[in-house]
Amino acid sequence: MRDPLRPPMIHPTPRLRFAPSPTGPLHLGGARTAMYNWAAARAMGGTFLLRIEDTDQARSTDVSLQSILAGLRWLGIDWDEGPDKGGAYGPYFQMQRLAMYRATADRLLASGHAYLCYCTSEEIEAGRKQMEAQKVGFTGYNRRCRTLTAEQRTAFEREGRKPNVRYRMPDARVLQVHDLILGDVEVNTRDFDDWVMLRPDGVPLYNFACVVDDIGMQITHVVRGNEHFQNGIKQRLLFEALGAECPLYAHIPLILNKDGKKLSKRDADTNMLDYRDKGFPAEGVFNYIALLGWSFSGDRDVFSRDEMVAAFKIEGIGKSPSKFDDEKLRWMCGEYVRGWTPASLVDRARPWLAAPATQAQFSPQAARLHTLAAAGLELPAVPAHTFQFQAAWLQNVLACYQERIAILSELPGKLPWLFQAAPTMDAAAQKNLAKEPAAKEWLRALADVLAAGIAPPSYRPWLLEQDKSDVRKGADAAVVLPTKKDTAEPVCAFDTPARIEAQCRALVDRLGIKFGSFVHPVRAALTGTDKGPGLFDVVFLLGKETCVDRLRAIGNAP
RNA sequence: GUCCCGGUCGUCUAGUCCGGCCUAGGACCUCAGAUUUUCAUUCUGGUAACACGGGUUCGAAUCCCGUCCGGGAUACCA
Repeated sequence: MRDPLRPPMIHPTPRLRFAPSPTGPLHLGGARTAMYNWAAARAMGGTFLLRIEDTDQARSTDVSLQSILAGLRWLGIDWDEGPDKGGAYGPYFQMQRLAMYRATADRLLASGHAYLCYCTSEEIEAGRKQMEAQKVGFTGYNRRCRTLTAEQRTAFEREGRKPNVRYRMPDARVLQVHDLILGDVEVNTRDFDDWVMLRPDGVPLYNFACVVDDIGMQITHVVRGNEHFQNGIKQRLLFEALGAECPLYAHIPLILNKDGKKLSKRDADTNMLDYRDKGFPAEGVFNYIALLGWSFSGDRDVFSRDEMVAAFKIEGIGKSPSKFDDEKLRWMCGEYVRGWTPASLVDRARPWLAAPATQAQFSPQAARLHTLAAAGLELPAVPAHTFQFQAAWLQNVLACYQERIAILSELPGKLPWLFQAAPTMDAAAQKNLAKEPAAKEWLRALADVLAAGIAPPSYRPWLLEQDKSDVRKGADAAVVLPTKKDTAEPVCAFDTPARIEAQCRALVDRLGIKFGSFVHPVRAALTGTDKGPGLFDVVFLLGKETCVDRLRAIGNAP
């Protein structure tokens, strides 16, 4: 027996694979498995390939396959060989490799490692029931066909029975196996079944196809979910029977939900594309998933793909299952959103902002968004001309929300006050307006101050609904403002937030009131809520006419 | 039932292999404070864990045994 820690001589450079079965979309666990294989391959300068295990013909679909590939691409996990890329070790679909399985099964049959089994599923089930009744512990196939004579076989054949090919499990053999994550584990072959390798129709079962392909594709390291540990034992035996060196195995712990149960559809989005379509930053999701069972360092959680690759070691993956925590995922996403330039925020937010009619031109995700809208998500309503003619203004708007969102779909619900003729007043706003008896007087006073000042001209999308003659009306006057508070404001023909603040402070002094009590009703009148960007940013964004109108409308109301 | 694996703050984890630097570190959450025109951001500080019981040892989160709890496997799914 060779040293279990010595790198296999299967191939001069490491070759790792992600082998999904296209029976559903890419989910969290699969994404992580793919990621770890990918990272390990990249870290070792090896090859990462995709193999499609489509032998479950009843459940495999092309839709699922496409969804899996799209999910991987979205996460930035790329492969060197695979279904759409080809490669020297193809084909990469198991259903296209049937001849290899048949040939290998024949070899195993000839060498006595496998035998033909003519049992029907009813007979197998009856045998299992019987074993259970005997309470022997181990239950499984009763191995009736292990010792069939030639006469018995021909008799079955004459009955029209078609045989499965079964692996002949060695009797009570103790195996010491080494797992890169679990370490040394001892198992006994008597606890394993004589499992089916090949169906009568020539379609292989998982453990068999997996080994034939891992040999054929010269896989050196297998990183996969812990539910495959026992399969690994069966597979090692098969490698041995075929005289092939087996790869290094790493069985990673499962991801559980908050209750410690296996993650299911109800717990979180199991489809990676849902994260994409809801506006989770891919980098954030990638980063978070990487942390489920692996740590970059003792004191850092935020890292790039490249940094992960530079630091990744299979042996560094933890042994215990982790629970999925969507609060930390959200925080992680916020970290990335805040790190973007405002220009790139506009770019990324576009599909979530565009009015339904114009979404299609921005993103193929549009159709998906309508589904989300139907599911109750607030619909975005930024008209197309905003993107076209008010780019700088829009960028300023988004910059104001950059540190207030973590997921792009949170954006549209925060912006209506900028696009409606009059903001809808929420309860908090109404309260703030009613609190100070003199508030309406202040609003009128501020309206007069702004009317006399040179705040930027207002961009009023609601007016353009009626009059489309000049969509540039309400010019895109606003220069792009710096986002850092301590940076000097650029030269601007209009009043900047800083100058608006100075005017407000002067007014507050003149009125002889407290600044704080002044701000709240003003914010309410302007935005209809008690949350959002700084008040002077609000004025700057809304522009002179809109502010004056809104302040007077409420200031003069009875 | 049987076999295998796991068990450090509520959560993700560092430390475990090569026992002492661990009066157990970081992050999320939470709480308090600071900044501030709200919210958010940012900053400071706090609460909070070695599953339990036995060993071995001068000394154990780290090694050994047992218990308990959790998970996986036990398919003509993967």
